[in-house]
Amino acid sequence: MRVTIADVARLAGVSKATVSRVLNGRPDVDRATQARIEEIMAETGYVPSSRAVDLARGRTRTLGVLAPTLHTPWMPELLQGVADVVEPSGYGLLLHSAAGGAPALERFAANVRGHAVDGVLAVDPGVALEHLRDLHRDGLPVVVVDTGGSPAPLPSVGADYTDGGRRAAELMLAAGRLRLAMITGPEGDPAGAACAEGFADRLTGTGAVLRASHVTEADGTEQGGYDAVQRLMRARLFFDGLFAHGDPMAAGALRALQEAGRQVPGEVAVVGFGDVPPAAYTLPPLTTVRVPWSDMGAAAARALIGRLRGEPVAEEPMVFETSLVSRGSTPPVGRVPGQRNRRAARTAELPAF
Amino acid sequence: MRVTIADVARLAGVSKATVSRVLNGRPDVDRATQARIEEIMAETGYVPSSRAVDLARGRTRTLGVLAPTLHTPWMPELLQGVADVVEPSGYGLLLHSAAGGAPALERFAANVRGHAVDGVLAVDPGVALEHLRDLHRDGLPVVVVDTGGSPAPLPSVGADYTDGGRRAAELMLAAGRLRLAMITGPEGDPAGAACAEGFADRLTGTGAVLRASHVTEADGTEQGGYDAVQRLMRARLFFDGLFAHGDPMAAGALRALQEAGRQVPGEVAVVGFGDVPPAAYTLPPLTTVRVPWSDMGAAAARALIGRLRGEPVAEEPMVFETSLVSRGSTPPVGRVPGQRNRRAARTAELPAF
DNA sequence: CTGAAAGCGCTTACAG
DNA sequence: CTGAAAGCGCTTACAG
Repeated sequence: MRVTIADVARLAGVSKATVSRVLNGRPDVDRATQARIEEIMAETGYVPSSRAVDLARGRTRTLGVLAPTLHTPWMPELLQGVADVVEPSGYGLLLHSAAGGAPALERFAANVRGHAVDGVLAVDPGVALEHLRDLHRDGLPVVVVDTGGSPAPLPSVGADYTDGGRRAAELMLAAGRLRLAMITGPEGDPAGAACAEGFADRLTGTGAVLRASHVTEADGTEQGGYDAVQRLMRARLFFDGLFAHGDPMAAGALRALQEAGRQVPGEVAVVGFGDVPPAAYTLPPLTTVRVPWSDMGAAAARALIGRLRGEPVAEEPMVFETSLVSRGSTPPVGRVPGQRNRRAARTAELPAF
Repeated sequence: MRVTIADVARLAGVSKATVSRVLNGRPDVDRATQARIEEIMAETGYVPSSRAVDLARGRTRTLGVLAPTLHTPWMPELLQGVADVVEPSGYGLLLHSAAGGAPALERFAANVRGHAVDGVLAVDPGVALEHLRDLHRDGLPVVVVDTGGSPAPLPSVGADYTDGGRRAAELMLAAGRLRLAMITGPEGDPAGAACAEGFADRLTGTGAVLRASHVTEADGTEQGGYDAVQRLMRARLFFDGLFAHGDPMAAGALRALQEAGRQVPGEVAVVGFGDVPPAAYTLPPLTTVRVPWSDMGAAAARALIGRLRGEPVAEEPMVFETSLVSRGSTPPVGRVPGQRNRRAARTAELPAF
């Protein structure tokens, strides 16, 4: 708190108001005066106190981000998308992890009510949703990013999970897989349900079948996916295509299949969901339904900032399209609608060795 | 900015000073007065303005976190560690990603100089290091988390990368591997160098050898690791143990080995570094040198907050120990110093199927 | 184009 | 135990 606007004003022989004017780039200042003031600011290394500016202006230029936990596989990508638009816009990013449970939410609420942030971007708010709706009703700009497919009663961005399931089904069909299995979950995840619905829907009327017996739920983890496949195999169920709602579960499924000596994708084609870190590291690399996490984060941030600037925000949720990323866990097939091909070319030209 | 301290004071028939006293839990307030004020605060839903408090107190209770990018594999874990100590301490977390290059750093600097934060926690500051040192010299509390092994001229926390390499070597020895190879990099990464040094050091005087020809550098990515192994194999070099400085590279190595039909861990034992997301998802799951990212983040945060409370901060870097996490990419061997066994038991009792 | 003054909403000695 | 006043460092009408 060294040099203040008062110091600069005194040194320049003007009033604080005039310094404030050049600080804020107002045009109604004499060229010479402005130059002199700027020079003094440079000489003294003056930097306005954001605390004081915030108080005087009644806003903070800071956005609160509420995230359930920071190590969900897709969180880094989403957060980077948010940061990429928030920071260049001159806003700060105040990060709150709700991982601490009720006390953490309490602190978040206190921060918000204390006007530490101008708006809130909430990722999968869960139990905090009700609270956010109240805040929104009371005038706080709020945008939620919904990775769970549960439509929020607030401006929100999400993805078309049903269509994601549909794309997975189309790939199975294109690969000629007729006896399908699916790992859903975690329990109560609406995105999982939407996804499963899309998958099943697209299958009806085709030659392929997805029996209820072949649908099993897991907890979203690698181990969960592993155990799920073990259950299917213990029950002596046959399947030549497996769709897992979540790449970690798909990774676990690959492990179980490999241990059982079942060839992927030869005997079983495996498709995951999310295109998050595990996907590119499995063996074979995982074909998956890509959700544009970073785009979603960026869109939410843009909507929030727009709202702060007084622009209207769409009331209906912004829904992003998913796409298919083809890697090694499904056989190479002709182009499937919405499919992206990654690394396919490069893999094809590998030396036999 | 609805109800202010003045409103509460008026309603309670006291001065703002008295309200401020109960707000800050000072003992020198009449019980009855305090009760009345608290009641009114509750009724009116009064919440102090953090902007005003910050200005009046001359601090923000906010910590700036400067991170190079948010999607480095270990960043989420580190950040969660930071958040887990910062938030319960009542501090906010202002996140800055330096991914935007110079302009991003410029905004960071402006925020800091504008006193938007009370202290800074910088992760691998790189080019910003010099600037941070200046700030630190000028009195700003700074702690750096160094994942690269480059000792910062500032209070810092890091890990013992040399010892990490040593642990990897010990595991190779315990597994009886005598012809070793290593993938280093990315270029110019001091941690990589430290790691390689520890690995080579531990090998000298044993029967095992790591020839210069068997050391190859890659860029840290999965594809980089894949390409590196291809290079080794094209050169017709034999090795029965491979250490990669970085789990993503190790994952790529596994892919290349598998394509070439080389059994892991039977013919080649593979050890990675970091224990970051790819590690648990590869096939076989990756044995790796664990770096305690979350502990490191937490320690840095604690040191910074301690510093803000006036506690002295150690000038020497806080160095964390690494440990070995045994998974499937190395053969089961007797206990190696510093080794943790994960999932080993569970894997062993899998049904043959 | 510029200044004096009030205001943003708290905290903190200083008196009593 | 409590209040009046000054202060934190800006911004913003209001005059001129």
